[in-house]
Amino acid sequence: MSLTIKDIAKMAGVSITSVSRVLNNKTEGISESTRQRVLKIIEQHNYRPNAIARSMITKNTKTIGLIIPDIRNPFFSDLARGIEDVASESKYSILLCNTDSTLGKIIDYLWLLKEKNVDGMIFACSDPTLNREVHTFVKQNNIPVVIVDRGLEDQMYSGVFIDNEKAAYMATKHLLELSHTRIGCISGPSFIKNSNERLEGYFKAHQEFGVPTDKSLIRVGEYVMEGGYQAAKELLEQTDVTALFAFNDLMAFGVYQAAEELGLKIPDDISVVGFDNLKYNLLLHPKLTTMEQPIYEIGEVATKLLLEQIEEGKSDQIKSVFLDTKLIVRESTKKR
Amino acid sequence: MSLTIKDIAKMAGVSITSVSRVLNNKTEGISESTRQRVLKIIEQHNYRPNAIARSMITKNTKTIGLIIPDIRNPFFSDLARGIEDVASESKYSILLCNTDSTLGKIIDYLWLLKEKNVDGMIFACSDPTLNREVHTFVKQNNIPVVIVDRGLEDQMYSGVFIDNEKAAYMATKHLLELSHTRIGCISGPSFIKNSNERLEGYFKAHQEFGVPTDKSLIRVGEYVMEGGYQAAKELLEQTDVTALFAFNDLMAFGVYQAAEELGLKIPDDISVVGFDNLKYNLLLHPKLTTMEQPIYEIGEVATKLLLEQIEEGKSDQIKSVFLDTKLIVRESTKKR
DNA sequence: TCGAATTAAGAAAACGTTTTCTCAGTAGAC
DNA sequence: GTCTACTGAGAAAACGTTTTCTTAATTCGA
Repeated sequence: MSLTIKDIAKMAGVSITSVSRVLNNKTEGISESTRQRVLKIIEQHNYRPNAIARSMITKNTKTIGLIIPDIRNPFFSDLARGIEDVASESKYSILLCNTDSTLGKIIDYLWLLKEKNVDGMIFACSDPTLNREVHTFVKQNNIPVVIVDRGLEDQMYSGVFIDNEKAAYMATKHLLELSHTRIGCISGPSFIKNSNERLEGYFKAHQEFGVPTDKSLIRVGEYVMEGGYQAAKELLEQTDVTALFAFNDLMAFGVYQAAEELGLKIPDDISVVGFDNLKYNLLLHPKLTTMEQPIYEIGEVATKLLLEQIEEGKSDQIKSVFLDTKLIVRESTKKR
Repeated sequence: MSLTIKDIAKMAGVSITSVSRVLNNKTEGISESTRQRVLKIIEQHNYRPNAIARSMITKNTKTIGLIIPDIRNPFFSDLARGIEDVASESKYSILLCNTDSTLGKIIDYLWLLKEKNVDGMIFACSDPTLNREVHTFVKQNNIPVVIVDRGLEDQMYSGVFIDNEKAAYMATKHLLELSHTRIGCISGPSFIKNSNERLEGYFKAHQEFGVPTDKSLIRVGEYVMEGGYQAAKELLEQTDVTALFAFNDLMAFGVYQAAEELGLKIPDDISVVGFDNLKYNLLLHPKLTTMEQPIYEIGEVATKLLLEQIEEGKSDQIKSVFLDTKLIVRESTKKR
């Protein structure tokens, strides 16, 4: 089996205490000469301490749990990479948890992460019935948590967000300025907070422009391609929309498919605005006008927040960071 | 702090041994009545054993390391999901390691995973200088490993693959059958084994059709969009290719961009074939003809293989599984 | 009814670290 | 020269489990 601290101690002719001291760069209780001797043996044998045993006593695992709906969603893989990059810089590793936004899976993972003693969690799932349950769990076990993208009870946790209302307002405004007055809206599920916030922005822009809104132009999709496709198909067939605002790019992709199927030309017959600015919408034709959000950076900032919380024990201080969004006007929108 | 087995023992009025026995469903040394009593206390207090302490003695962590270049690459996020799904079914969790195919990062992660005592690893990175180093590391620490997508010294490990040569042969044949004789080839880096295998298939098809190959039509890209874009631009500007075979879809995406930039129409001016059949190539126009490989399933099978190896100690038996590929003919290829 | 076999249960060791406590030796102060 | 303070080092406890070993109590066979 692997070498242990005991083996190293024996080889160096010192106690395991001394080896531990050099391992942890302690200066007290050890002379420079024995430190060097031990260091040499460690080096020679490529010894690395067993993280499990270490965790046993230090109570930290240098691991953080990442709870997301689905890593295949490019939004979350981008986010995950941002997270992993800053985590690994501080020698933390990340445990991947795909929940499909499912109550059962989320709870299961919460327990798992607790059993495995993760030092903290980044949470990007939400479910109405869940909020309470997750909340009590987290508070009860007081695990550091940072919320991302979709908040649960916001003021209770640190989190990294964008101003969803403002972003949606800007996107809608863009369409209104292009003289569209019948703007279909493809929202995400209503239990996801950002959906409602974006909806607010959508309304606000209409109000400001004195354009009446029409409930029948608002549909809810699943935040994936198929969701956008379904909603778009309905809207395009059953209503007189001249523009469509999808609350994420994935759904906007679905809009493109629906439009094509119905023989509608973008942007001539129908203008389309997305949300996220995923890398892969470069593939679209015509290029998608969309509201960019700094996904990777959200992951970075969230992780920094979490590590701060973990390492400085700041789990009581709640910090919300808001990052900027930016409307990227491309070819999918046009004056009516 | 959290409850420990000691607390439960005290509350139930039994020894920790007994609690441990019910925790692990041991039948010996415990009567049904005390089992029930203990079970009730456990239930009541929602006690879960500390996985770290458990690992300490059982020597397993129910964790597997996933080493990939970049989770943002849809190929790998799809793979990761397949892996996570079957892993979590068996109560294993996965530790995410993005290496960017970088020597330093791979080695660092290897050590990390060893320190953390993962039960096994799924490995999808390769690097020529690395093979030896990774190999000796893995063998030295005898950690169960399953290779995926890109082999290192193949016969040494279990792995899940496709028949790259055959797949590339089929793809090339498709183009040859459409009377293309000047077929550009955008390969992946030559240190990645599948690139060379696919190249073989490319050659073989030409040979079979009696069409001479031309080294100048073969370029190497990075297996990402930009790689495909660069290579395609060169090929389209400097040579007389009438068709392009990109060794993955991401590069094929780049080909589309290059073609557009040069004002070339697909498939009229240039036929394009990709590889992978990523979900997002539904966004492309015209739709991409590509060689499908069952990415998610590769992840599933790889994990099953790994778990088998872990749980049945079959790390000596080497098993290679080959999954099928399928040419999906869509709109990006056309008779010359 | 007695010894053997079986069962239920607990005590203690073990896992590989870090941390606390103790101690011997030496330097410094007077 | 003695006492105090400090330094380098090790012994042992601790972390929360599982596992091995031991023991007490019960059942069983004759």
